[in-house]
Amino acid sequence: MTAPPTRQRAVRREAVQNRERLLIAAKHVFAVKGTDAAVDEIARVAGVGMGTLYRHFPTKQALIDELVSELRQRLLHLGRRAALKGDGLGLETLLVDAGRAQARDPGYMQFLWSRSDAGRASVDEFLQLLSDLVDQAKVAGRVRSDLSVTDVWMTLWSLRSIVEMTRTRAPAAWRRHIELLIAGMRPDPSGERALSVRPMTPAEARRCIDAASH
Amino acid sequence: MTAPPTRQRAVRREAVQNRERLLIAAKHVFAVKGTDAAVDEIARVAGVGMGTLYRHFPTKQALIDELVSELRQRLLHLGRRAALKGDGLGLETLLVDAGRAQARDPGYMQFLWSRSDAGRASVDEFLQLLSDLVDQAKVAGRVRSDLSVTDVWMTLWSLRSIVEMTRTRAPAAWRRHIELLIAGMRPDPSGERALSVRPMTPAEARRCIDAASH
Amino acid sequence: MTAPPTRQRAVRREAVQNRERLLIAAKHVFAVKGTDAAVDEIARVAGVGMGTLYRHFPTKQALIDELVSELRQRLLHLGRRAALKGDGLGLETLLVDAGRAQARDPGYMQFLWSRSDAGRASVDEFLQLLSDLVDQAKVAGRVRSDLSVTDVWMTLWSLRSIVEMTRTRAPAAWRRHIELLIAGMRPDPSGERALSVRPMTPAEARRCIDAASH
Amino acid sequence: MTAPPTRQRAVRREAVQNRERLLIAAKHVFAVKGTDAAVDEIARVAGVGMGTLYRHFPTKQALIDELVSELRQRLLHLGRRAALKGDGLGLETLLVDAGRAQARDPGYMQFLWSRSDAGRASVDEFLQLLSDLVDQAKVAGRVRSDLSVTDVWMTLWSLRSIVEMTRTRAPAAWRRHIELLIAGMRPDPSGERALSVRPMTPAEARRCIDAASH
DNA sequence: GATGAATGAGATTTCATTCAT
DNA sequence: AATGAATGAAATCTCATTCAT
Repeated sequence: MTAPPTRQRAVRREAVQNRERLLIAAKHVFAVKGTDAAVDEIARVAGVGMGTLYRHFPTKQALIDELVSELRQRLLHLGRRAALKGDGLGLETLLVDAGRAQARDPGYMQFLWSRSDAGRASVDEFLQLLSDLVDQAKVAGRVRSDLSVTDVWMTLWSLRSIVEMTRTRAPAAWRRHIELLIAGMRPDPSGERALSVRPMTPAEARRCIDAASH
Repeated sequence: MTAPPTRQRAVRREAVQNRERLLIAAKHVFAVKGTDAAVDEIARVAGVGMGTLYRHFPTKQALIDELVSELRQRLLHLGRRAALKGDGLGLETLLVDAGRAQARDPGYMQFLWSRSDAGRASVDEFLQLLSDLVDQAKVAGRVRSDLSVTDVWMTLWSLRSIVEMTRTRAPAAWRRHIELLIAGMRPDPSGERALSVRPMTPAEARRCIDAASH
Repeated sequence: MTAPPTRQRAVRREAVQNRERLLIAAKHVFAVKGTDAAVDEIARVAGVGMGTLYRHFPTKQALIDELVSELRQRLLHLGRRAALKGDGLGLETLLVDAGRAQARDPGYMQFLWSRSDAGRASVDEFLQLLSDLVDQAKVAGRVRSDLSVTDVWMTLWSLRSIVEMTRTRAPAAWRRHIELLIAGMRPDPSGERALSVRPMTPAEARRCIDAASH
Repeated sequence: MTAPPTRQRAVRREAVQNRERLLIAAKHVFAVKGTDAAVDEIARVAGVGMGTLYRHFPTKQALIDELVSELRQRLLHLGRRAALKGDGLGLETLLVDAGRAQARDPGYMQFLWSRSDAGRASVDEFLQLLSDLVDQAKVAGRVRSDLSVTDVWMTLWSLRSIVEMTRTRAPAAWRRHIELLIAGMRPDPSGERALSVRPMTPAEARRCIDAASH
């Protein structure tokens, strides 16, 4: 009675492989052409037929959503890890980690924070993590007291266009940009250079995400 | 021989008006739907037929290029003005001005620095202007000595995704982001926090622009 | 100042022609292959491109709806004309007329009474017309007293499959079927052969239409 | 040498079960969605894989043909039984029985009389049976002398659209329609209301069936 | 110069059928 | 004999661009 399960598993393994291949192919194609790329190119790169693509992902958007979801989970994972350390350095670590994560798979970032049903909870958790990290960094004296969690989030948003511009010819450039931003977040000893524009409220940030989700 | 010229002049005036209307319509439509918007909609909003649109702009891209070119000229103008003052404040003024300029007409920023034949000279002049402004600011002690002209340029690139995310729900948020970046550009009195990642070279920046132009 | 209107009218006339051609082509293609026929065949038969088809009818269903609407209007017209005469013969005239109308353009009858927003009012008016015609016929002694308006409606429904089966090889057969039905509607002098099954209520008939509209 | 046969028999029994399950599932699915329903759904409802479906029925049409064949056999059986009684009531009994049979499994009626190789003989036998029944009814004085066998056959065709329209909301309505038709078939004592349209010839009816078989 | 209908290649998506396991 | 993932041709629909009037 072992044969049937084995058979099933064998079939399923190939299917899982195809799913993986499709996701990898989509990443590559999107990285080069953005999400405007035609789906049959993705199928061709993955080495499968159109029907296989649509068996695994019922619409093009579902395929994008899966990639986005993976990236979001990775960011959440990085955020959780950074928050756990609690040494005040987590914020800076996360910014660099998030930059690296976004730089690795460019092309579909515009959907990263789209607030789908699944995304809503992620957004809320991520906002909370960022909030904790900012607080920790303030306690550790590593960032200015008027730094807002939404400033950090905007920083993450800003990486998208940086990465899109620099990924092929200056793939490490985003690190420099983040360094500059971290420098801007540092406490200002003289106190004479307080930020004069109020930060977004978290509610506004959520609304921005909702609005950008079409 | 007076009537025909009059008529011609009238025709020409109307044609110029149509061209203006098309550009304005395109700005509005792109702001709402991005450059994926259909050209029919632009013609409809402009109140002209498709043929008129294609008389003035031989392809959709040509229409976008014209908008982009106007924005580039405005940025160059702002840059020149800032550089002329020579008081070391020009860099900061330009960053805010450029932010405002990009925020006013979002939707087609991804083509802003695409290096068309016309764009090539603009890019070079703009790089030179930024270089001057950075030098002036350094002399005035307003920015750190290791600030590179490409850091400033990346800052301008980063505004695109900021503006796209925030324009409807937090339309002033980009100012806050720029403030943070300017803070990061300030001289570091203690000197202990030098930037550890090397900046892009101007040549690399140019190559990024070329690569992003498809 | 006459040229521009003429030009516009000329363009519009061709567009109207194309619309007509598309409707005619659709009728022919649907008559042969039913509504499963591919739209590009319709476009090809009409001698226009796909885009033209979709300029006139935004979806395939819209094209079908237009055909259906025309047929419905024709039936309403026939019904009104029959009801106006008021001589008790209108019911029989209408049945034959409706048969002819359905037989002329077979292939999309299954959508004839689908209760779209537009169809709802037509259904109600048609039910009313049939009701009047049945009453007139009863007064004239031409139909049995237990004949219901829904019996007549079912008769119209039944024509669909008759027509689909016979249209190519026995195109007049539906007339025979209607004659038989009309004979069944005649008063039964002996009175011994009353119909034993109750008729549908008009409300049930409406619900049938709604249910068949998907 | 007992085990292998046992296993084979078991396998065969299971195979027969699967075949039955598929036919039942197909009936249900077709009843709801018509023959446009996807085969995947039939397999899923039957609880078997696609391969099993295609082992039993080499094409979707073969599956439909099998259902159609079963229904045809049932109709033939009903016809033979009605003809055997020879009491002149068989025609009316058959019409009601046939109505019930069609109403029970709607959705694939349009293929009922398609003249496949297998269908050809059935059609001929059924025409003969109907002919006998009509003759018996005439002898018994229950139907008019000018009633043709093809009139009866058209009546059976007409049930298809009646059933499709009424099956969910007025499932007994077809009986009323048949009653009306039977009333129309009754002898006309006054003789003044002879049918004026000639009936189809049996040969024409056969040709209709052939033409409708695509 | 202006018009807007026409074009048709190309995009996404579906589904009957095949076949490796 | 059974499974269900894979296939790819075909369907509907879009839109940048052309061109007759």
